[in-house]
Amino acid sequence: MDDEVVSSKHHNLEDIARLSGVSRSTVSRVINQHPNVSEKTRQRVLQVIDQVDFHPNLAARALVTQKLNVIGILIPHIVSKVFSDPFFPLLLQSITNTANQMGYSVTLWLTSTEGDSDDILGQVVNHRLMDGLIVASTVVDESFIQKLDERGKPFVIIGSPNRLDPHVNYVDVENEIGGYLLTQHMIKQQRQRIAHIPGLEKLRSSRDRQAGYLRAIHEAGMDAIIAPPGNFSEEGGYRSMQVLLDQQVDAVFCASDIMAIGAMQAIRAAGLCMPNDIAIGGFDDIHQAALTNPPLTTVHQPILRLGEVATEGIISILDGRVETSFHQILPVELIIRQSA
Amino acid sequence: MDDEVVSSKHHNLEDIARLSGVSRSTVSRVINQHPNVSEKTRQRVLQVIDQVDFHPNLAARALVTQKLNVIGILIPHIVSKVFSDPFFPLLLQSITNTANQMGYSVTLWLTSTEGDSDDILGQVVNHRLMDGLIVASTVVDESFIQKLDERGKPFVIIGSPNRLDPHVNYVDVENEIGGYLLTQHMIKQQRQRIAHIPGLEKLRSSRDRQAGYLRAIHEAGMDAIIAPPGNFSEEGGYRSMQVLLDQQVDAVFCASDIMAIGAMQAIRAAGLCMPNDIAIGGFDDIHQAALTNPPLTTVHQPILRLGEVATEGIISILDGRVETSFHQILPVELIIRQSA
DNA sequence: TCCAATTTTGGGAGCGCTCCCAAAATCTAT
DNA sequence: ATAGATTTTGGGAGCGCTCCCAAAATTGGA
Repeated sequence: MDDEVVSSKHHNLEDIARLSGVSRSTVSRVINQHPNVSEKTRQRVLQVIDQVDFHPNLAARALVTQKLNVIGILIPHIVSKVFSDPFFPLLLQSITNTANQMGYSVTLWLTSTEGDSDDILGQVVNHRLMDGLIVASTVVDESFIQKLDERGKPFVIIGSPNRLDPHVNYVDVENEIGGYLLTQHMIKQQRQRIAHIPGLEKLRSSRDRQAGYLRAIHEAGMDAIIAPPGNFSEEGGYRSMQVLLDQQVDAVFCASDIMAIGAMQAIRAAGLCMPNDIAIGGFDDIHQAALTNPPLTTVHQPILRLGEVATEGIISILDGRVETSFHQILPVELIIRQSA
Repeated sequence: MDDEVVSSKHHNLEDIARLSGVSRSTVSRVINQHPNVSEKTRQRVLQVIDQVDFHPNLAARALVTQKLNVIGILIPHIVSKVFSDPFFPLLLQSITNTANQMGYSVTLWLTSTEGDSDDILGQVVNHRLMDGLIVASTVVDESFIQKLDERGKPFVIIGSPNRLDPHVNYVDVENEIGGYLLTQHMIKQQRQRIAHIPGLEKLRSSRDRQAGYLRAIHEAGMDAIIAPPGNFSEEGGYRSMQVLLDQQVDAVFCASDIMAIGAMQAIRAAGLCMPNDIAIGGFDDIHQAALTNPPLTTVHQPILRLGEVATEGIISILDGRVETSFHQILPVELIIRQSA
């Protein structure tokens, strides 16, 4: 061991021990804030730690404790335009910020094409440098969830799983209720031909929003008019709206704000007026929703809170503070602006 | 060690060795594809590995090799609306995909408020569970870069650093040239009062785009008209454009597409026509640029390629295949549509 | 068949940490 | 001053891997 002690080269506990005149066990006790260290010793060790800017080797610690304080976020492939809709960026930001605040770091896993999906999922399941996982969508194979379970790797799903399973932790919002509330609002406005633009059939949240729409429509004895899915994109919303224009609808509930924004452009391009000719509503309440012309009526979902709850949930499991599985459904809120 | 050998519980090299009738050194040689293993032995070991679905403990490996195959991405705080402009989402996607394809995982670091910026930067510098770092913006203190250097932690900056420094690796695009080309295009269209909406004074890329604008303007003997920065947001572009409307400009070069889209909305709200009354141009060539009404003339920057080059660069350094620092400037391309 | 050269394989040691057990030091009461 | 109780501290061992050196096995030529 060379004599250059105050340098940016990495040190270990033995180095700190030697410099502060104690053993590495005592240094470890100071770092981990164990009791039974005299104040005098503690201060001396902390001074040396600060002086050489020591940071423990987390790989070595992980080898002993089997814990890394790392969580993964998996955003599955089919939401391939994951960032054209602000939902995922906001979620990612919320999860990362919450995890960092709780002393955890975050590994990001995206799948970009359907072809390499299995590769990435395999990598994620078997990756040994993270303690647990947040799966940011329900669009994953059952087999993937099963493999996580078999591996004993804790996970939380954002979105409700398709089947009840006692091992699955999840956080969701009231998608069905949101769809119901927005559609009912349009019914109360005495709209006669109310349509729905769904997002993605594979996604549970999309199906639930559509179920809410259908419940309100059937209660009113009206006909359901469902467009092809808009794939949660602006262009998709635009195209699906074009299909609806031929059907003389006077209101449309879109499964996301971004599709609503696209739909609005199609309405405008057809020379029609909102909300006079066609009322339009969305879901999410992204920042842009208030800035559209007219400002968008929408269902507010607490995306940042979703991320916080999912992160706090997985970390509670990893820190051993939660033993049973947890499920949490966050409330939505109808935001009435001018588009409907 | 219990006798339950085919289970999802984690195994180690000794387990695999016992099951395949060799030593843990031989198992390690097979896993790492070392030469000097007989084919018969290799097949036998691989069969057991597959049968119990064994994956090595990467923390233990890291302890020996001092290598984790993890890179970090840092998106600094000031781009706090990091995902309202599609630049960062696309970059993130590109980096994550490239890294995964090269057998690396990606840790995400965002700073969300100016207050905790120092905390997060401290965490990032000292975090021992990643080999290197991609810094996705030049908006970081010199002291942070210096600390990375002192730590010997390899990094690549996306964007040109403010000062030349032999230790700094970076990737950028031709921002100045892009600003110049777009402004020159407007000059050639015989626009008389050409303005600029910058993004963020702190950002080198923003200043460079403005420098390009100024070079073209000065070459044409025209007056520069510079709006308050639009902070790379749609609303910011809207507001900055409102300021410019009073100054009877007939063309505006915005430092990003998203600000151009906001500016277009302000122009439309003022009852003016594009490109007749005001020509508008942006930078980035995001997907939406082609879909605006009229379609946006812009400077195309290869965002996905930026991410690829940065990722390949940092991994080359980490794999020891590159010893000198590298700098790469990617070309931009003027995309002439209908807005200018 | 024997021997030297080459190939294949095994196991000690250590990476840097935490935990546990025991030694050493300190404190308090008699 | 002494002894028992309590607090503080030290060091062995092991987590799971890789590397290196040496032992064992194999091969080929004389």
